[in-house]
Amino acid sequence: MSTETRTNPDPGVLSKTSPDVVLQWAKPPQQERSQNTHDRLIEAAERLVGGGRSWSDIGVQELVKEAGTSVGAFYNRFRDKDALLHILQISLYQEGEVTAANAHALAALDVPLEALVRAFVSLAVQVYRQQHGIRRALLLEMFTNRQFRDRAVALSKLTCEGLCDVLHQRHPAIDRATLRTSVDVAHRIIYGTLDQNLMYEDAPTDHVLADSTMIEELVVAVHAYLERRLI
Amino acid sequence: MSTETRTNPDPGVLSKTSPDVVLQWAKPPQQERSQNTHDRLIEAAERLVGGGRSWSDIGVQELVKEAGTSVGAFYNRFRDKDALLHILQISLYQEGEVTAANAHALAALDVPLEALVRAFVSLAVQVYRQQHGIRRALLLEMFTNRQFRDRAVALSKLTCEGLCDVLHQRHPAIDRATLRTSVDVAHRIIYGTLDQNLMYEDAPTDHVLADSTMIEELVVAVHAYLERRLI
DNA sequence: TGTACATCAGTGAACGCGCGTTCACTGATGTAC
DNA sequence: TGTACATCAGTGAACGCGCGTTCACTGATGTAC
Repeated sequence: MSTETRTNPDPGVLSKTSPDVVLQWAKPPQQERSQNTHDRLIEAAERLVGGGRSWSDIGVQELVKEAGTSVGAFYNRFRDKDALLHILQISLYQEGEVTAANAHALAALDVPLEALVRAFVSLAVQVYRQQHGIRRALLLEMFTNRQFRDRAVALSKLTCEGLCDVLHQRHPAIDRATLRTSVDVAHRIIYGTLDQNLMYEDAPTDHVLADSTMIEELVVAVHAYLERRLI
Repeated sequence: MSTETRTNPDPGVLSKTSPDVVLQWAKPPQQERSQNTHDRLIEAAERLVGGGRSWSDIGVQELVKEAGTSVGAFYNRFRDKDALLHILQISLYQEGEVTAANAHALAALDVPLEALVRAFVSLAVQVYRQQHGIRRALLLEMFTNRQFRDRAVALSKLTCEGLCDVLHQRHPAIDRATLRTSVDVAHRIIYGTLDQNLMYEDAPTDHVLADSTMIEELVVAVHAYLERRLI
């Protein structure tokens, strides 16, 4: 419980098991003092990783210096270096679940498809812009670490199935499996493009213009695709 | 000259400077013997990296064992460990240039847009399937190494400008800059989706079905997008 | 045709550097009586 | 209210492992006369 970091959304599919899971990686702080170092370490990691650097580029020495603690304090709180990144992903994806749930609710409203796509895309772009560094670091980690990948896959599945539900209500005639494929492809188009951005940009650049055109083009593409696929 | 590996396409935009560039990374073999070890090392690297492992996962010891040589022999040929991967990318992208040129020629023919898109997409999917391991390793490297990224960007640019040329001939009315944006987005959709595949699959799986539906959906998406954008 | 010398190439044990992790020690907080 | 003890927490120098790289030595190939 007290292991959660700041945001404390309702546990969802991913976080249902998270208390136990998080226990694997961090010892629950029992004093205010240790809660502080825990938080400072998390925040320091977010700050460092926010600069567009990979997790392996950031040494434990540097991390604890940024956090204003010591190496021993780190290992007193976290099982090992990677544990902190795991916790970062879990916390980030818990927010993602909430977002997915909200999107689900919004999608149920009777708005035109294009508006729906636009809302979805611009939210994704905004989130990626905001969490550029951490998402980049996590994406990199997914290449080599199956656990990071599995969590990403789980969240994608959740999101896609939610969208599939909504579209199924709108178009009951369409076979659910083919609908699912279409949603999957739409999802991949959006996040594949955004992930590419994470790779090619070193650091977060404030290309507001690039963002808005990115949104516009993605909306057109995804909308055009879905219209073709929904009869 | 003799530093090239097997395929020896005409030097293009990327490879124009490559003789000098390659010299930075590998000492040109002067005897048949050393040419052999050079080739064996390259092939061993391709084999190991083909198994879906990252470059940093593969040790020099393991590499030379696979190649049937010694550590010293490796460093006698290559400047350092990364040099071999650089050479691998350069060689791969030289093939890519040729492919781009061919595509350019094909696109100039008077075929319907959809057929053009289909040819382009299925070629890309096929290439990614074939070169799964190496492309995965290179993609991973692009996160941390600017040189790898820059080469990828250069090839993308080349491809996009080629496509832009063709589309400009077909639709002279459309502003060249907006055309370029559209081509860019189409390109990103295709390769972003394919790159995602590289990440989520550990090893090349023979999902022929998945490949064909992937092609089909991408064709529909990109075609629908481009049709909207080409008035 | 043979000999001497130079250069190219291969070998693998040993080196050394970076970096995550440990551990002995000190200090702070909580608890029992 | 104070003392004694236990547990929690912090510190940072030292450890050790992995892995890329070097280097002294041996062997092969080429060249000059």
